[in-house]
Amino acid sequence: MTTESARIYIIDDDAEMRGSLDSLLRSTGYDVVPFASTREFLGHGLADKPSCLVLDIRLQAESGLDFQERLARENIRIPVVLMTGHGDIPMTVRGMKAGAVDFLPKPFREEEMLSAVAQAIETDRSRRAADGNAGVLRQRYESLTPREREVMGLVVTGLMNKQVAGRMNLSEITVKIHRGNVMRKMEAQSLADLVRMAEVLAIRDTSITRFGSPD
Amino acid sequence: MTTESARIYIIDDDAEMRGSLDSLLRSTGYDVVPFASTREFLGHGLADKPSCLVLDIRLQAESGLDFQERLARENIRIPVVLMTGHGDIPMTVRGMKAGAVDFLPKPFREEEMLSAVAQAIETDRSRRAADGNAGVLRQRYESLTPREREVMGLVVTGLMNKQVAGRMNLSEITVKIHRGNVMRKMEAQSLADLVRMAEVLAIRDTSITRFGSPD
DNA sequence: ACCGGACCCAAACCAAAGTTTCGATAAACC
DNA sequence: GGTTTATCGAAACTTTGGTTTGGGTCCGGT
Repeated sequence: MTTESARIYIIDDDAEMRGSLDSLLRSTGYDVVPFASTREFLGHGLADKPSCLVLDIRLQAESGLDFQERLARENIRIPVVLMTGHGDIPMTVRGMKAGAVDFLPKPFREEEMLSAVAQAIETDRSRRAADGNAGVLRQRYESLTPREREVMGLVVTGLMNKQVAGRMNLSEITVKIHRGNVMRKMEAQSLADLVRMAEVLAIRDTSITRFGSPD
Repeated sequence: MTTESARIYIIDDDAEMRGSLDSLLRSTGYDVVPFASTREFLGHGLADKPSCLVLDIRLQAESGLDFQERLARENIRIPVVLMTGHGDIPMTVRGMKAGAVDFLPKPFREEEMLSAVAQAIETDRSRRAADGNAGVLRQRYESLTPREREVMGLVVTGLMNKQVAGRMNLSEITVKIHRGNVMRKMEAQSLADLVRMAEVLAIRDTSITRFGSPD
């Protein structure tokens, strides 16, 4: 149930290794896509389902560790299972610090790989769930006009309409209108809802959270 | 500034190693307390300031890795820097997965240890800051009466006073009084404040978040 | 028996939030 | 030129939120 329709990408320049990993994971029910290089992998594009990357460290063109860090820099957040035939402790530490789910020295037992991959998939599954929620919220937030966003930032900070009005040099009635639009567009059922949405979106007025009450 | 008054605990059964680590860290400005065994360490008690633990893996009585996991189980959250003379990759993975800040194979360069320790102290410093805030909130929350807590749970969920009243079989005016007490006791300046406090305290009415509107 | 605290409620307010209806200007777009 | 959209505001409400004042019961501790 956890395994069905989950995708595993493999990057290893050893064709034999690719083949055996492919058959192992495929027989377990995963959707497997093997590559011989990081370039091929990047050219392929990622599927929109729970995935993970089984990455060999020693590659011809680019070190697997370097590639892992590059993925992080480029905000490609796929769980990585590292493997290597000639690893040492500093490499392991580096890989784990960079967020690898596991680090398997070759040769490894099949169960070790399956366990690591299962955990990686589970990690990606929950990340996707969380990101999905945030994505909907971001989309709604983007539908707000600049003024509405400004009002939202001040409202979720706890300011009253009149304080927002004073800070933005508006009449209170205008603030109420913007505020109403925010509630409607964000589909918030209550102020408590809106505050929690703002927490997820990391929205807050910087001039207020840093100080107490500047004005 | 980061180093002053930070405490480093060392557990290593090799007296020579303890001595050299002690002098290295002490000369850097840390407050160092060395131990030869995990028992000694546990008997000593932890200081209430930014701290970390430099832990050798190969000990007579108890493995450092086991001890690290025991600390986690017993909820003793101190950042751990692991070191070992005879480490392998599986041990490294296990230590890093258990949350070690770093894993240093002996012999290591002084700068490596200092860098790992500095990062561990910084980790503990921010954890203490976050925990401190949560602690204050928990204390305030405990000062609430059962009814007040109940009202708070429903209010931060987004319910209006009259809805809270209906759900608790109270008059709206009573809800308002409880709600006012909650705001005062929790020292919340606004509803938005209270919602954020509830998020930190992980408070919410279970009968509401699970279903829509049971009644 | 007395006191304090938790709990409950009503009347009478006042302040804040929210809505609708009526405008109005200015910029962007076709 | 006409349309849309964002922006701003007034008047006239209704609904919530919040406080104060003044009651009341019940229970546990002294």
